[in-house]
Amino acid sequence: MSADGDRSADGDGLSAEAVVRLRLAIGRLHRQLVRASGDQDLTAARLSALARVKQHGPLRLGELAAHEGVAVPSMVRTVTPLVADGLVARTPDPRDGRSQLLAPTPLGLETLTRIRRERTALPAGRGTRLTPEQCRALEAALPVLELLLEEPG
Amino acid sequence: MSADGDRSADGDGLSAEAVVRLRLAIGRLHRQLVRASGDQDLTAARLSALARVKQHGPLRLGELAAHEGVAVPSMVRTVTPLVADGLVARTPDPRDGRSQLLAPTPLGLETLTRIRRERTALPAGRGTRLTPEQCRALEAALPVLELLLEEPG
DNA sequence: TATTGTTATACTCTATAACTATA
DNA sequence: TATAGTTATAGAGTATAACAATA
Repeated sequence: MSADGDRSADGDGLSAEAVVRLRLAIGRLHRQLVRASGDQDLTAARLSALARVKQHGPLRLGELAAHEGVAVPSMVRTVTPLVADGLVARTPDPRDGRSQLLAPTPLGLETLTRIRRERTALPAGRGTRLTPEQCRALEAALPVLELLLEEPG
Repeated sequence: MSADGDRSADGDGLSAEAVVRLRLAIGRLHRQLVRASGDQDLTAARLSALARVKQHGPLRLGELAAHEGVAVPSMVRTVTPLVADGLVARTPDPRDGRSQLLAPTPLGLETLTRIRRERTALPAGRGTRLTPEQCRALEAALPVLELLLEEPG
């Protein structure tokens, strides 16, 4: 009944309270992030796909969709403008005529570098300066958040 | 040029590397979260609004929109089904005929309680069990994430 | 005239279902 | 027949612009 009393109610080790707060925070941060970026061409979904393409080298559309956790038709929609904008190259898969391999173009790599240089501000556009301790807390949590992202398979 | 060498490049105290990773992680976690919930009626945006209405007592539509950081017409779309489903009550504002006050109904409060009881799993549906240390890292970062959410004003 | 909320319209992101081309 | 990808269509969520009602 107390907010902290259900620590091991489920198997996850986090209190139900913390899970709910984390869920709400992620949704709201995402909203801020999408709105603040304001980038018409390189939207959040496209940037995520582009970063994934860079990370995992040449890969097929279905593989990319699996990595990103979206349906294949959704990824078609995401990738098409990236190709049109010259950030991702589609080359025929020599081993399977049905597939094409996706890889970042030089412009795509440049773009990622530029974004990494420009978007050094925190997702929220607040003027808040975090204390060193708060920065450490975020940095410590980052690998855990990324762990939650790994594909279930 | 090392990944950790630009710690104080901007004013935020987080490395550019960490900011980029945090941005990507939030976007991807949000996607997982929305997809995993699968709740047709109480979507993520509606749940967020409902929780906010509970938290801030009776409030007007424009206030709620400001809290959630969305445009007023967007909030109209979000609130309408909540009212239709009986989770939020709209009562005329006695002091301003243009406004109505939003408050959670008993059913809305029950629903929040039920969700808090049910959704104790982490956003990602993975079977992963976090170590106690990882749980502590998440819990320590949670207030920092929430700090980033506070309205800029 | 300014403000609150609504409706009209459009765009992104996502999904499922139906289709084409290749294996 | 099965698989990789595409296109068609639909729905959630968001925005801006135009409108109505009230202050």
